[in-house]
Amino acid sequence: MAEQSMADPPEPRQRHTDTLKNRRREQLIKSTITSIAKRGFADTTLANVAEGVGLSRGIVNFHFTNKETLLNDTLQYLADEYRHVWRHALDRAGPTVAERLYALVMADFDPVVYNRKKIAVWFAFYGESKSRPTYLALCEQRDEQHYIALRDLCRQLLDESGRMTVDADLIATAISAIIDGLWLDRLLTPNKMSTKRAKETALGYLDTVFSGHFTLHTDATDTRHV
Amino acid sequence: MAEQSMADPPEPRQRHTDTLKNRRREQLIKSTITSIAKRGFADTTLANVAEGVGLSRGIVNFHFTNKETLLNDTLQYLADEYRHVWRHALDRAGPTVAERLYALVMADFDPVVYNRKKIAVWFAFYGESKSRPTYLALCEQRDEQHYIALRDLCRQLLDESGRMTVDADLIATAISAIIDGLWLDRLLTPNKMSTKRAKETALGYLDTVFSGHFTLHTDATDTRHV
Amino acid sequence: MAEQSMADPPEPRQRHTDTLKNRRREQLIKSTITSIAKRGFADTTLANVAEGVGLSRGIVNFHFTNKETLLNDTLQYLADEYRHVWRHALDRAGPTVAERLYALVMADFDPVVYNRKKIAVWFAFYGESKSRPTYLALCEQRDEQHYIALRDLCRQLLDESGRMTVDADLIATAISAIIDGLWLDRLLTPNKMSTKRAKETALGYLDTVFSGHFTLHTDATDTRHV
Amino acid sequence: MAEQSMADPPEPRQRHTDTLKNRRREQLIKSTITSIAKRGFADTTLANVAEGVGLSRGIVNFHFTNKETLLNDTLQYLADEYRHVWRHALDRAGPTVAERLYALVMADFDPVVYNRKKIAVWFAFYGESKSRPTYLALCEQRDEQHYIALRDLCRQLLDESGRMTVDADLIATAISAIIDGLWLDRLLTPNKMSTKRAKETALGYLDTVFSGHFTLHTDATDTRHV
DNA sequence: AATGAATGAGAATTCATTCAT
DNA sequence: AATGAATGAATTCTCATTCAT
Repeated sequence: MAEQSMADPPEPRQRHTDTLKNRRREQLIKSTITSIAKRGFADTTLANVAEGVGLSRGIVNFHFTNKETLLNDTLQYLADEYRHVWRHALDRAGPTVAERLYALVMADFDPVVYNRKKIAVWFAFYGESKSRPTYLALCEQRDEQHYIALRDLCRQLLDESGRMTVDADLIATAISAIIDGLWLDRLLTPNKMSTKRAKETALGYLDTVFSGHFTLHTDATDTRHV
Repeated sequence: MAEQSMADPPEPRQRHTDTLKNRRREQLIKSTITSIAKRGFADTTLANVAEGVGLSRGIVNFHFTNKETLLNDTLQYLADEYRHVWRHALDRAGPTVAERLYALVMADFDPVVYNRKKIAVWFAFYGESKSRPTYLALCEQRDEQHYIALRDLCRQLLDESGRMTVDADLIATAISAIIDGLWLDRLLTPNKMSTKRAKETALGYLDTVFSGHFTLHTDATDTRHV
Repeated sequence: MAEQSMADPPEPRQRHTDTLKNRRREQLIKSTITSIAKRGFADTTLANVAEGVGLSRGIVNFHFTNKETLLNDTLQYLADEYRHVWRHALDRAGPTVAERLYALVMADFDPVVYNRKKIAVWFAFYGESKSRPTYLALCEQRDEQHYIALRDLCRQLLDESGRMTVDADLIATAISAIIDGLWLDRLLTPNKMSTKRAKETALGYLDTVFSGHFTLHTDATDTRHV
Repeated sequence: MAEQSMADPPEPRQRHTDTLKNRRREQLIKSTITSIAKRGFADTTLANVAEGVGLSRGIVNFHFTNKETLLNDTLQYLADEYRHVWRHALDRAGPTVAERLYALVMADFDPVVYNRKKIAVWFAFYGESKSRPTYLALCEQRDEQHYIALRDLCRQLLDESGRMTVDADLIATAISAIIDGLWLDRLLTPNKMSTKRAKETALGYLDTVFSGHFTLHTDATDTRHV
């Protein structure tokens, strides 16, 4: 009774060669994500994970030596996936700074990452991160890279409009915080927070700061209730 | 060798009579908070909690029947404490709507609640909330009440300035999200986010929306590195 | 179906206070000895040990934290017991050096220590000692103390008879080696080596070296076939 | 990264034809010996053994069906090697009985067998022998054959010197025991027992019993610290 | 012959919970 | 109220063994 994921990530980074062994590893990681989302971090056992891919109990220790290793690799996988999504969004974005900023912020509401299952897992790792240095480092790093991209775009946009004196860091921090907060809303009150509403909230802020530039494009798909 | 908390909360609501039994319960809850912050949710055992108050192993089952009950009561305790802080802030706030809004937002950065230990525990519960309905309900409810207070003040402020058409919910949601996001920053990157900076970020948003009303009062104590 | 020991050792050293907890510890150590003798070192499980005292599976971890600790403590227990036997024998020995030497050597054939069960356990530890420094240290130390007592008596006896030039160390080493070898015989070929024969062999050597002093006293009890 | 032995034994008996398959078997047996010496009996796994010859995990089951079979064959290999050494020594010995006895006893200190690694493995098997009849039989038999050779030579030497009434069995038993005891010393206190000293101790006994016949020949190589 | 992925039984260990004192 | 010994279910981990390639 293999429980399996939803939106499969677009192969986060072209990792390793595509051996059978690596396929299994990925299967197990996905099963781990599914289990954490469903049962929580504390109640996720290796037996659950193995059952999720329809294999025997010992399988995880065979591919990951440790439970801890599996968990680390799972977080790494999520971080890779997340990075891939926003970088890809930037790659496809229009040429102007405003377009790029728009794309970057909207990427955080891409259904691949912005869905209750994935968000639940992220917050599960956040919840353990204070007591686990490895998690903390991975989470920190995920944020850091995204933040830099965000701040640089804000700075450019401010420069363009001649507002060099405004603190780009403050704005980027605020945007980042809003997004994180909206993710948390999706986790805690999924019924009250549609994807559309979340995007509007984030864009509402952008539009307030960079007046007139940002309103929601209407092609947005709403994946509420996931 | 009782490990014990920092800023003890101002007796969240005067509930129960102050029996010996209730003192013990509170000791145990505080020890639970300390343990979750230190060891994480998954590694917090009843033995840890008991050791934290210097009592014997079986003590928790005596006062809380269940581990689950202890955990629920701990979350309830945190929620009470949080509610107490912002309500108390409103009670002491000046008469104007702007003052009240300022006080409400600043309450979220009161050292009683805005410190890395407490935040870690909140996020530990968030992390488990998807799979545990009781936690979800408690977390939802905490947010709900705070959100309503926040939105009503926003609405009043908009009304005062004749901007009735603006969506108060959108603004309240954004403020709420920013605050949550700033809490997460405090958890993940405590060294990069001072209390002062966090307040500035939140107020920065308010000031953008309600222009000119909000700047940081200079009595702010900075408790960075907690 | 508690499997239990034979000749209970005469309380090796007046250890700790005689709490209930210490009684359990000793029970478990004895059960460990029994199990190693019966099943061998490699096949001795904590479940076996627990079953040996009629308690539940988790009991060993409760009293010894570790399997390794249990094993170390078991070896220590055996070493204490062994030391106690030969020291006690010396205490009761007659006043002459020859009498003392006789007593010391005969102590190694005291049924408390010289029986196939105990010997099997000693050799089980010897067998693991190369790869386990703790065992090695404990075994070495056991030998060392006994050896010194033995050599000093040999030296005194040589001095008494004016043979100062003879190498007492060589003789003591030989006696020690003979005894160890006889223990091994008891393990490997119990049917061919009665206690009486073993004693005769050891005394035969003593008598050859210190001519005329040593023949077997006839009160020896033979515990062959144990 | 094949861990491999030291003094390779002089092909114990010319058994089996020298097929590739038999080479593999011997490689695996040697790897087993190395592993037991290094990690102990209990911690020697088939994976270790396979790794020792640089082959894959499943290899042992291919050549030995069983772990038990591998272990039995390993003990048999050691026994063959041991027998080969002392028989070869007898073959090369001088014509007199004393010379032959000297050669037989000295064979037990031949570096091929008298080194800490091999001794550790012997004692590992001794340690398990009480609970494993196959090991017991093999160990017993090894001793038996050697013992008979030893006793016969003792008897002849006694006959030669007209001491027919002396118990040759007692003397042979004592010599055997001394040798075993000296092996144990080498295992437990390798730094205190040089090969030379061990030989002196054994010969010291022979010389005491068969006065004047036995002193150490000076060509002895000392392999202390092995 | 050899590989190495997969199995699954069994081991140690952890820990919430019970209960006699 | 509190203790702490004991329980036993659950979990991680190990490893001999199997088997398709």
